[in-house]
Parts: sequence; C-alpha cells; structure tokens
Amino acid sequence: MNYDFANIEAKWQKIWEEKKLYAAQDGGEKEKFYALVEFPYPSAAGLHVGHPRPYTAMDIIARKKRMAGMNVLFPMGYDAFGLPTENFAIKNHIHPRIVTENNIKNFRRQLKALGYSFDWDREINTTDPKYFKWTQWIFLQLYKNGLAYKAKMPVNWCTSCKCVLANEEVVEGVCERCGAPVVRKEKSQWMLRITKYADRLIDDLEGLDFIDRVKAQQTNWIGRSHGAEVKFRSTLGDEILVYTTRPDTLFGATYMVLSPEHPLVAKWMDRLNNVPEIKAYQAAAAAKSDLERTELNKEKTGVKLDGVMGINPVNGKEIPIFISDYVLSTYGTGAIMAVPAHDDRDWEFAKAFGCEIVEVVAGGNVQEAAFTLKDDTGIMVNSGFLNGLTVKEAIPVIIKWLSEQGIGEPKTNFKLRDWVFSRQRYWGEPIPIIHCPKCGEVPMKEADLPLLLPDVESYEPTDDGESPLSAITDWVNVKCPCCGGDAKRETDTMPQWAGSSWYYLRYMDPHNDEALASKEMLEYWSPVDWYNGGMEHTTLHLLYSRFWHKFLYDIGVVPTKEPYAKRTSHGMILGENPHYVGNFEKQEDKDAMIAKYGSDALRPAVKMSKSLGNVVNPDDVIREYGADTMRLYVMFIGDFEKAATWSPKAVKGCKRFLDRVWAMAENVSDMETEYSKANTSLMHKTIKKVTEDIDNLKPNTAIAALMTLINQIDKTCNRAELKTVLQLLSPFAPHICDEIWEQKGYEGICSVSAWPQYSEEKCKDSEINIAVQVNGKMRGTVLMDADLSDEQVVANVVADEKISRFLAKQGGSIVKTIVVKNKLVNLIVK
RNA sequence: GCCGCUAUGAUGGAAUAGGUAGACAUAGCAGACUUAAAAUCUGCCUGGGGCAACUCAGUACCGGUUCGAGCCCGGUUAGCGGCACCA
Repeated sequence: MNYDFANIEAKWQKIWEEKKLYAAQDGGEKEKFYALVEFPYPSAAGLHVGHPRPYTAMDIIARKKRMAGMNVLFPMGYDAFGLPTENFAIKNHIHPRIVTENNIKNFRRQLKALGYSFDWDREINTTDPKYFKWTQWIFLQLYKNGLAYKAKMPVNWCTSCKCVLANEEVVEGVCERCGAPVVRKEKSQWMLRITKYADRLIDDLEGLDFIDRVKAQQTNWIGRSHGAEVKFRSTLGDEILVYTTRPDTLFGATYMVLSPEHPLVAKWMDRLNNVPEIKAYQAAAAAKSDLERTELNKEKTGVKLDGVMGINPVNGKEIPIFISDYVLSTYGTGAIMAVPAHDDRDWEFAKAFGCEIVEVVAGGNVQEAAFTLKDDTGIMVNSGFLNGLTVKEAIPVIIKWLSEQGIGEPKTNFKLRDWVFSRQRYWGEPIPIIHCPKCGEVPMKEADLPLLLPDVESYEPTDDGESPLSAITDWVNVKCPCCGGDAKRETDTMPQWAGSSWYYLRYMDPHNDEALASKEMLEYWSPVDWYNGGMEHTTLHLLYSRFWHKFLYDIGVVPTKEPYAKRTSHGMILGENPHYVGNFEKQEDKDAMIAKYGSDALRPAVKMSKSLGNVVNPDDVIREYGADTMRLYVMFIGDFEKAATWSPKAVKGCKRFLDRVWAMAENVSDMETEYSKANTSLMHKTIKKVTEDIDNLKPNTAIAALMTLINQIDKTCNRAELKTVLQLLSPFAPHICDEIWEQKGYEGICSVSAWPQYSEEKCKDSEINIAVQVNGKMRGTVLMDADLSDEQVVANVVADEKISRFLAKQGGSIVKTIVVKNKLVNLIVK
C-alpha cells in the first residue's frame, strides 16, 4: 500500500542528473525564464528547514514553467565567505577552505536529496578564485570610477567579531550576527559610494514588480527628505549651515544646536567661557555606544556655548547655540536651527533648557506641546512676509526668498550612508589595492587578478583592529605596479555581501574566463524574472546588489537598469516554543515561566534554535517521510508570505495524500484517452486552479485543490485523468509522479511533459446550486440548469418548495429581485 | 514616534472583482476492519435552542455604505515586522 519513497527518490534523482533533464539552454526558440532563490551560506549545521520553503516554491514555479514550454534557468550556488566559517576554522584548527568545502558537500547532498530541478552545471561558489576574480574586478571598476574610496571616519566596531560593520549590519546598537555591542571607532576604511545612487534606488522601484513591503522598506531605509540648507551666522562671524525640512518655520527658530563633534566648536573653543563643561560633554558623547545613544533617548542633554550666539537670518535675532547629542554629526550638516514650537525634539529640549518657544503656525497650543502638522490646515503667524499663508504655500515662498538673498537653497538629504566595505578578517575577498609610499593607492592590474588569499597558520582577528593578513609579510610586501618600488598590499578583505552582490549574473555564464559573463548571455538571460528571498535581506543584499547592478549598467557591462524584475518573499518557519505558557496547567508554573522567559513565554511559536531544542533537520524528515512529502508539507504549511509553525503531526497528512495517490494509480487499468463525463468539469477546474495558484505563489491552495480532486475521483479515476493528476502534482512531488508515470507506461518523463491545458468552457457545470437570500439573509439553495435567464431563475426559486414555504410564512410580497448569474438570488420582500 | 502588515473554529489555514463563511489539512469524537494495536476506510466536528424539519447568533471591538460586508469606508483595541533624536 505505502510506496517505497526512498528507492524511488534516489532512482529519479540519479536519472535527472544523468540526463541533465533540467539544464538551461543558452538560447533557442523557447521563451526564457530566469527563476532565482537566494543561495545559502553553507554553515556547518547544514540545511535548516527554513531553506526548503523558498527553494521548493521556486522549484515548483521553475518546473511548471518548464512544463509550460519555457527555457528555464534555475541555478544554485554557495555564498561561502564569511565569519562563521572563519570562527569555526579558528576554533577547530581547520583551514576555512577545508571547512567551506566540507560544508558545501553537505549542502549539495541535502539540496539534491530534496529533488530540486537546479541546473547543477552552473553551480557557483563565491570563494572560488575563478569566481572572486570578478568580484575583485568589479571592485576595481568601482575604484576607477570614484565609487570606492578610503576614508577615516567613525565606524561601527563589533567588539566580539573584532571587525567593522556596515550600518545595515547594526541592529538596535548590536551586531546583527553575534549580538555583541557595537561601538564607534575612528578608523580608515574602504567605502562604496552607494549614496550617489540613492535617488535612482528609490525612483526605479516604481517600475518593478516587488512586493510592497520590500519597496516600502527600501524607500524608508534610503530615507529621502526634501528641505533647504540655510546659512546662519554666529556673532563670531562664522557661517553655520543648517539643514531643515521646515524652512517655513524659520521665524520660529529660537536657538541652534550643533552636534558635539561639529568642527565649529573646536574652532570657537578658545573664545568660549565654559570650556571644561563643553569638553566633558563631548567626551561623554564620544564614549557612548550606539546602544546607549538610542537607549537614553528620553532625556535631552546638552551644553550651551557661552560666548557665541547665532543670528537668525530672517529677523536678525541673536539666539543661543547649544551642543547636544540629539543632533547627529553624520546627517545633514550636523547642525540645526531649533524650532521648539513645531518639532517634538526641539520642544523637549527647549523645556529642559528654558529656551523661548515662538509659535509660527497657528492651530496648536505650543506651550503644551509641539504643533507638528505639515498639512495645509496650519496658517503662518509671527512670520513677517509669510503671515497668512498655509504651510504648503509658505515653503516655496521662503525657499525663493532664501535663494534670492543668497542665504539658502533647496536641498535633498538621505538617511542612507556610504557602505563601509572593508572587514578586518581573513576569510573574504582580498581588496586588490596596493599602497605605495610614492604613488599612493595603486589598483592592481586587471590581468593580475585574482588576488589569492595567502595560506596561513593563524587567522585570528587582532585586538588592534588590523586584519590578520597584515601579519603575513611575504604576502603584504609587493612591488608597486606603477613605479616598481617597495609597497604593501591592502590587508582588509571585502564583506560577505560582496560576492552575493552580482552572483545572479555569473549563473548566466558561469565558466567564462574572459568576463564576468559574456555580453550575449547577459543580453539573453537578463533580467532575473522572479527572485524570491528573505525580508531580512531587503536593506542589505537586495539593496547592495541593485546598487552594483546600476553601476555595472552605467559602465556598459549589463544591459538592464535593474537586476530583478520581480521580488517576492517567504515567511519564516518557526518551531514550537517549549517555554510557551499555554503548555502549563498550574498558574504558578505559568508565572514562573513568564518571570524566566519574559514575553517570549507568551508566544506559542518562536524562531528555531539549538538552545530551545526545537530545530527540525530536513534529513530526518526526508528519511522518515521522503522528499516529496517534505516538499508538499512546506508548501501546504500555510500562506507562503506569512510565518508558519512546523507541526510534526501535520507532515503526516501530506504523506497520507501521496499514499492515496499511489494507491489510486494502482487501480487504474483502463486505456481511456479522455476524461470521463462525470469528472470533466472537475478536471478542468482543477487544472485552472493549480495553474493560477502556482503563478500567484499560492502553493497551499493548489495542493488543497489537488487533495479535493483526489478525494472525489479516487474511485473512478481513468487513465486520462491519472495522467493529468500526475502532471499537476509533478512540480510539487516530482519523484512519485515520474515513477507512477513510468510504471503506467505514459510516454517520456512526467516532469518534462507538457503542462495540461484547460478550457473555460469545460470548467462550467451543467447544473448549479443557486444560493437564495431573502432580504439579504441566506435561506437555502436551489439546484437548476446553468445559464438560465434571470426570470427563469427567479421563477425556479419561487417555485422551490422550501423557499415558497418560507415566503408564505414571511408574508408580504416580492418588491425586488437581485440575480447574480449562476450564483445567487436575493429576494427583497416587504 | 514614523512606515508597512495582521486579526476567521481546538489548530494551520480557505473564501478571484462585495454574493452559500470555515475549502483542504491537523487534532478530537463515534463507527467498520482487526485477537489487539498501528495503518486504512466511513461519519461527525463554530456556538446556542430543538426529537426533527428548523431556528437564532457568529470572521478582534464600535459605527457607516450596500439588496447583500470576513472583504469597502471612519474610528478603536491587540499583535507582528522594519526604522528610530535623520532636523
């Protein structure tokens, strides 16, 4: 009865591989379709159950498109540089290259065991010199175009990884990867000028088929705001440039605030009267970690600069100047005009420091709270020539006035910062730059790429913030490619995000030695038609790769402005929470759990983790139920976009379903070539449903439709129907379908057979249950022929015994009827 | 605080464009088969009332639009995710 999934799956995986059944063709008549999933980081732990969810979903889409006659590119690879491998290597004294090789072997085995239709001939590995040669090449192009530069600046330093982090890698003041506190450190770092692309990274989202939350998050992260830069003066004669999004409130600026690091503070220092106080504040601000700065954001602190005043350019008023860490040195000009009446933060600060609050937009009570409305309900007051205008009208007027006076101009600012691109670690792409005492920074010659990592004994990170590579003198010391004199290599390496920023291009032409990919292949395969990946990469990998792609477009390497035409995202797979208080009967046990685990104890499902012991290993599931069941279950688990909880019990339901399909097939022995009359409309409806659901990324309801179909036809299924069932099920559970297909003697191989067609005409039923409402309430159904005229439908309904009885009881007469064709009748009775 | 999202049985979730709420599955209950268990098969499975035909209520809460609202509009509550002193 039960089918032998282990042998069947091994058999078909071997056949697919030997026949290269799913290899993409580099050209041809068929329409191309490039389906992409995020390649994994090959960790020592192996594949997590989270991986198969997106992989299976895209495999289903790839398989269905292939069956529908498209030339599908569905590749896989490994994003293998990175810290966990390096840390594992250090701990176990194994070279990271060996660790990586072993991990990849394990990942490949697991991916193959799931029966994915990847084109394995295109597999890539970011740590392969043949691959990272081109990562380095792209870096050189960025460098030559002024988009890679070295700068000394405060950077995020992870105290545990002993390495700098990009802004995108710092989450709530701690390291995204290890959770250790991040501190600010002044260091010279390689930077990539992603800010140059800020506008295009927002504007070009418009034409893309990305899910809205991805667009919203990227737009938010880039953080574009429109306003003006305005020149204030100080009583000491210096110009103080501020940025504001509310130039309309200029008359309400009653003090100014500089960031503690602002250069004017140092310049003024010897003319100020409270230097010790100022210096103490600066020192305290500098010592704060990001975490402290955000945690302590309730109370406003600051110091007034005693001995200097600002001058408001619109009214000539002298106003005090403070330093405070609520003004950031890294945003805008690092200095603000404070309008306490109309900005919450300024208001709080003004209350704390007793500054004047002047209302310039009517509508609130500015002594009670800041009035921050920006819409056109507010009317300007106390604002000279702006009085009487709405906020909306005032903004262009004041901006025009400022530019005419030469004291201000419109300005757009972004929250996005340039990308900190160097890491002080061993296991990454070496940066192909040489530092020469005579010539300065010299890029390596492209012909000399790849620049390999030296083989070393120790790759421990250093406490002083130098890369481990700096200790390898044979490697570090080189001749300058420019003057031939003694020079040194750059010893920092690239971040993990480098290799993944362009990997989708390499799949198009993975073995090319002359270029990252040939023009023809880039032209043929670009763009990626459908890219699915995690939301956690929205402001990291996804943004970075869009940036690199746009740059490559600008220098003529790639043919499209955007890398990915469509982006979707899957929900996480969670594990059952062993600490969930719902599991405890006694109140005191619950209370103890809540005291111990906090709000986590209130969640029935949480992220899987080793410490909770709720991790599910795909190998175990495959061993017990088979890959087809695993695939089916991760698709059936729930709405693809939402988080779902792994339920060991529910897996069984999917196995049962496959057993039923197997059993049903065993009983089919006729030689029918057409659907039976009784099953025709159901067959066509199911083809339609499965086809559309796959295209709309609704695998859960596609599977439900197949289950419904089997529930209905398993006693009567004929040979023609079985064929269609196998084809519809094949993308989800390819092994069992190919096996039954072969055993039943259908032609060819099921998983590359032609996708079944449906006709709208045949989806229709000849008889339909019409829903009947009286005054909008359901009162029953009446079975009748389809496509009757409205009059006939109403006549049938009124003639129905049950309905007529109800109407008689109800009294009154029918004053109106609403008929929805083949669906419903609503009788309005009064 | 800002941005985005969600709320449906015991549980995961269905419900194309406003038209039969709870498809499909899990768990549970009852029965068949079995020495027994597992597996399998059949039936029940939102709540209240009724022997029953039937009937009343029901998609977080309050209100609205509509012949008709889980779906649209206004408000509220709770939760999730992202950003967060960004001027």
